[in-house]
Amino acid sequence: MKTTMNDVAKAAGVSITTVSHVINKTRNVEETTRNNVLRAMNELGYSPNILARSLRKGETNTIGMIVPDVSNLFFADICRHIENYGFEMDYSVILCNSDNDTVKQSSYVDTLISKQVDGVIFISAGESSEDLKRLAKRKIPVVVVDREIALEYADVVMLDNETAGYEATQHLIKLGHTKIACISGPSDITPSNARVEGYRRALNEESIEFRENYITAGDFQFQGGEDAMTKLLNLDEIPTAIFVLNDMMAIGAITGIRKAGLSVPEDISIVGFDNIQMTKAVTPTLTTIAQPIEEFAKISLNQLINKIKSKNTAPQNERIILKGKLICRESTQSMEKDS
Amino acid sequence: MKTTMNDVAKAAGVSITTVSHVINKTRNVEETTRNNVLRAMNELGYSPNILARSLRKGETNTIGMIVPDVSNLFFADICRHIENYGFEMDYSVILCNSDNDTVKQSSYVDTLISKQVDGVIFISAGESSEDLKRLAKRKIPVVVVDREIALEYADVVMLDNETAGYEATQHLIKLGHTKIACISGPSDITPSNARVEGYRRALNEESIEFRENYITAGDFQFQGGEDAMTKLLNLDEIPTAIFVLNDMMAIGAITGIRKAGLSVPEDISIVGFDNIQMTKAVTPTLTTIAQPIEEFAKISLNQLINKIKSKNTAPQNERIILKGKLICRESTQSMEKDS
DNA sequence: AACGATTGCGCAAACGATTGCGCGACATAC
DNA sequence: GTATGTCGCGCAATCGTTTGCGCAATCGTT
Repeated sequence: MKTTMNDVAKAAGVSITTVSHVINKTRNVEETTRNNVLRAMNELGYSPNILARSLRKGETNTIGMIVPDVSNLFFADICRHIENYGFEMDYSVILCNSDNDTVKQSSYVDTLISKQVDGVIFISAGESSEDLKRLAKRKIPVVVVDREIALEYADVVMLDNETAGYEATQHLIKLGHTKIACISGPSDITPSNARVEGYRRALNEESIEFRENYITAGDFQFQGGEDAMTKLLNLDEIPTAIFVLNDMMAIGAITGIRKAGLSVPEDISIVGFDNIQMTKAVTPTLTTIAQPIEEFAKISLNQLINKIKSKNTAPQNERIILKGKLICRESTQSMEKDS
Repeated sequence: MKTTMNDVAKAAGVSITTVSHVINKTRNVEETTRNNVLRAMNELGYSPNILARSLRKGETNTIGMIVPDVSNLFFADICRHIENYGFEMDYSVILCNSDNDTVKQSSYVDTLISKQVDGVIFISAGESSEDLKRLAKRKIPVVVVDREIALEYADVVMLDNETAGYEATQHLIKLGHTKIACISGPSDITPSNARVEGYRRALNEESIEFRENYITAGDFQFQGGEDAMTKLLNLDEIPTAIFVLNDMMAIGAITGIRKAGLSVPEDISIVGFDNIQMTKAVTPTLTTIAQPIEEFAKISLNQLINKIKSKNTAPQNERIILKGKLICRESTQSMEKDS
């Protein structure tokens, strides 16, 4: 059932060399010969064994994509665009969900190395650069997305989270809020910290007092947002506005607020982060910071492919910073309306 | 930088045969020899070239997963579980988004064939069995998920959509509704039609008249749900309950209802389908039919791996049917409460 | 008519693993 | 002391491609 170049060569009465050259257009072949070969290929239903080719050429046209969790919409979106753009550029992608488990992630890195991927798009779980080191040793190009990391081992593409956090908070301040809380994320993840820093800078600039108990950590999931909100609602002075570090938690927070008998944005304004599709679907629609996901994907993959193509030349690693964009919807409103 | 078995063999003072056998534990090797080999492997940072192995063994421990769109939560969830379970079983998965484009899908099938995947999990875009035929010719096992298809070429794992549609509708009927509409999906997709049939059977059994204009098609997206809803609201007799064929559209429908100044469930009850996470997050929380996604993934992959392992024995293809489960939440309520 | 260039193609060595076969060394049995 | 069995290991073919090298035929030039 498996037809090889040999079969084709025999059927066409030429050498496998010629068949190969016909397939790859890698040297001139007389028209009639070429037609013979093409016909033979069709008749036999030949399709090349890419394994063999890859083995010989030392490149697989395959990249690995390590993400914490595809069922998180933000990552799913990135995957989708990486996959799509990869398809255009003729790269397949091996999907690796780390499930935020560094052991699983490590094991995946081994697999990817063994499978000889040409490069890796890496949204790391955890902080260690151990995996990056292993990849670097094999000279496998890596682009790290959405995570801060020493440029020693890889390019980095990420959002200017600090500014984004600053702008989100500024927006609330401009609406007249002063009691502004923040639901943050796991502190071992870079974007989380930077956003919080932006939040603090905004408060600082407007001389609004930063209160330790106005900042409470979530887990980037719906339920975590609701739980964090509950804590905030138990404070003596309930905040009138909240900057939530991702949309999923923001929606959880809204649910929490409702359960407490309050409403958004009348009692509390909410700003989220990510601009996942759902933000347009919930009630009220969510004001949020949009991440340019398609650009993320495109730039990351471009960067990766460039590095792959320029094999030997050891290129300087780059850090590419993208800007977020505030999108105003119904979940935030001015304090004055209220009074 | 690349170390091969040859390097290891030299360093350990044995033949590559022995190295191979040490790695694969495929025949006895004296303890001291083995230790030498293992040490050499460590020192050199050897990791096997799976390409070469695959070429020789004729199996890649890689499967392809073709889905319409990972950024659709239902598919993302399936991917996640397939990936996860695949990891446990030592299979990598190549992610293929067809984007509902049969041309892209076809091209992906070629790639998968060329990459010599051991099997394919296939959630097809479109109806044609052309791609399945091509895979079958290469004797590549395929499991089709969530799509009806002749058993000729592949196993099928799917939900009993008819019964699920029936039960969703029944639920509405039991709540006292009689003006029950349905927002359906693209009619070329199997699950869509079966759900509608269930809907009709339920109406039929209770002798509720089926009205042609109570059924309107969406596209399984948020916006499509809202648009379909608008149409329904323009009818002379506005329905009091709606069975929507997926959650995303259901949420869109709710938005549409709200924009028209009505509310859910007071004016109109809504039942969705899929039980995506979001259903718990929206207001009101959504009554829906849950698909057993994890089971889907597990059973499909199991089925696929079984076929892969039992290579030559031509096994009968199977059709495996799973049951959906009605989950009652806030978006449906009894007619009586209203009166 | 002679000679270099060009064109069209094939030979055979890689790529890095797996694996059937066979060989020597040693143990056991008679 | 020979026959038989077992154990540990190496040789070399093989998987299906790509590609450097070289050969013969044809062409163009003088």
